[in-house]
Amino acid sequence: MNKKSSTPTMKDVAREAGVSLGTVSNVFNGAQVSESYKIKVEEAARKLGYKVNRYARGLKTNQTRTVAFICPGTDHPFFGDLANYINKALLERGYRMMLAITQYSLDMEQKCIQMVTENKVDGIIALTYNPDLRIDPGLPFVSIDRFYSDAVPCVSCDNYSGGTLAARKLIELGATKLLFFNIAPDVPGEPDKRQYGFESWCRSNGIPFESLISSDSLAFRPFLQSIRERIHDGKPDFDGIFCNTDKMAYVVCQILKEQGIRVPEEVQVIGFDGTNMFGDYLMPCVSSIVQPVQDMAETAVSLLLSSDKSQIPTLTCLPVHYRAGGTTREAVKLDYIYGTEDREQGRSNGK
Amino acid sequence: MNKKSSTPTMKDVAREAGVSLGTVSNVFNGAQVSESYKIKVEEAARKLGYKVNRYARGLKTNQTRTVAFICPGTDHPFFGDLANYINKALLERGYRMMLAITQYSLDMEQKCIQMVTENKVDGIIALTYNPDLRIDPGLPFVSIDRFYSDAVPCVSCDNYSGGTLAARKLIELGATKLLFFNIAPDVPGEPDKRQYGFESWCRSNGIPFESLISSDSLAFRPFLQSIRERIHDGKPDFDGIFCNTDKMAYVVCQILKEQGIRVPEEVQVIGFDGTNMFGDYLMPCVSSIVQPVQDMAETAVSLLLSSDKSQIPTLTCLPVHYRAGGTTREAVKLDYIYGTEDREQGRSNGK
DNA sequence: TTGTATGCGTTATCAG
DNA sequence: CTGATAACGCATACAA
Repeated sequence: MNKKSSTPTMKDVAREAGVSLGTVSNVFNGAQVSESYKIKVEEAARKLGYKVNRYARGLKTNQTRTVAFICPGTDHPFFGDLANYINKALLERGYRMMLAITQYSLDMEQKCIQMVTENKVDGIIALTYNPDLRIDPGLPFVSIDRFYSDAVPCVSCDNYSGGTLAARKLIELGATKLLFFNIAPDVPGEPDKRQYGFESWCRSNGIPFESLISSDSLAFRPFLQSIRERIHDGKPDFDGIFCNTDKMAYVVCQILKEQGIRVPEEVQVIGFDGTNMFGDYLMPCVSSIVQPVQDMAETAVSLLLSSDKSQIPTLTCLPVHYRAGGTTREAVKLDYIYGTEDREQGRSNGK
Repeated sequence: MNKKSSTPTMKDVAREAGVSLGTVSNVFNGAQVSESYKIKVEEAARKLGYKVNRYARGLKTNQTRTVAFICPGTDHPFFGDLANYINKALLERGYRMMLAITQYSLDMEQKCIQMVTENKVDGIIALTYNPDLRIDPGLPFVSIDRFYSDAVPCVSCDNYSGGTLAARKLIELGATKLLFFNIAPDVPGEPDKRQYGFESWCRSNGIPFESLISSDSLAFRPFLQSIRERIHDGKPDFDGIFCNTDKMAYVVCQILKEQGIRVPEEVQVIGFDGTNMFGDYLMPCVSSIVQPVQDMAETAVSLLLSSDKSQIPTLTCLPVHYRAGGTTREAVKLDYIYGTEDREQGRSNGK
């Protein structure tokens, strides 16, 4: 019957329904069509298994309802969460998501932008490290955690307050001499403010502290050495550590334990990110300053898709909060054991 | 100068270079074009900032070089890894990836398939739970961890051998009485074979064991109760547990510790997945049967893109291996502290 | 309200 | 090797 075995097109539907092409188009675009025709068309479409070809539609309308998310890698829980929530926010708005992973390569970041641009995405959300990124001014772009220019809205969490909060918490929980550990990328970014907030609070409150920043993203040895040097007769001369990330905090805890120092009894550790083990928000990984990942995702998507481009803030900082996770001196309730029903998102992890 | 402020098209390039449209097309498709013309065209393209419009190209060629990955959520480390490696494999082959997250909703799974089909992807890789999924026979489809039919190639790890291996390892490491814990989804899938392998090995080797399977994906209470019942005078009447997933294993370890039982001294625990904390393969989360995630991703992509559809296996099981992760009685070296250079993938986690 | 014609940016065919 | 022209599937302005 069909002239071709390929996927049916609007023309096929029109012929099948005995109406014209334009009428079929109107039906699928919600235009005014008499009820009888509408039904005929929908029936024909169903019978033929017709699906819109969004490529053809995009070519006409010049918008694809697709957004790209460019990030270093979904194997890191923070990025995995981000991808997850951005996808969710996009899907809710009827948008599709193209994922492009850069693996922390600055070249890849540029290549990915080129790639998704060729693909005519309606916008880009990116978490990048390349300070010289060429961004097409005509294509909506929202940056996460890195400020480029007033033309590129950046969304981040309130890193400065987070640093402040970490210092205050450690002191409230009984610490007296603090350390700040960070592995910093070569280029400056919003997360640097965690350190500023931390140090500023310590200074204005007369709290003794020291900071150690390493630039080698692969090695934790400098921190191991630093910790060793500060242990005298088996006792550390510090009792609180704020780490720039949860990963750092986690490793530091391992190091401390290996050195025979008890966490949190002797030394308390606070990280940054709010990492949930296995994506389950009831399972904290370490005590941490929690980034509002879902809010950040929602905000990034909203800003990107906002029709009113005139009133967009250049930098949006979303509030963080503190959460106990076993590396500070507080009880951590094992809620998940009991299968409590009061889950925030009502998510279930089948896996 | 330009008639429009919009993105330049091939026509613009042709006019700028003083050649015809067809010539420009040939240049960008690697066809034979005289060197002088080629240079002229490339210069013009660069000057105008021309980029191919893949939507238009796709409309003509009927292939988009885009593949969809449908999965429950990248917030779970296993899915995050999978998305990561599938993306990598795709990018290496010049393909783009569309990500669609279902959040474990069976309806969403079907909707996502519809969505990416409208988007004319060249194929779909999916990790789904809906047994009644309608799969378009004309669109290449590779399933992960779920067998649908001979028409849909499925890639998984060798779950059965993994179960066997877990049992054997526990015994080798000194355990004598084993437990198997699992939270199983309602529909059967490849991962069920972990249990079969485990039980089969125990039986043929005369090892006493018990299995507890729960179907409530939210609550771990049954396992808490089961553990409590098996503790007499503070001593457990078992000394090895194999859990169907690392998440399960992790929770079980928490429960055991809370009950005053030392892991791994009194009870050893092995999970399944090979979860790396923070995506760093040097940081195991628990002792585990490691799934070859990268291989699985590579294989799924290869099968999907394979031109010879006739010789595709209906089920591909990739080999697993065991890795110590601190919940069994072996030393776990903290390699990452020392910043060793011998990393398998040469990955670096800037974050 | 419904039908017809045109073009979106590209590729492919086929004469020059 | 080059250049004009016809699709690809859809949306839309315009005519009926």
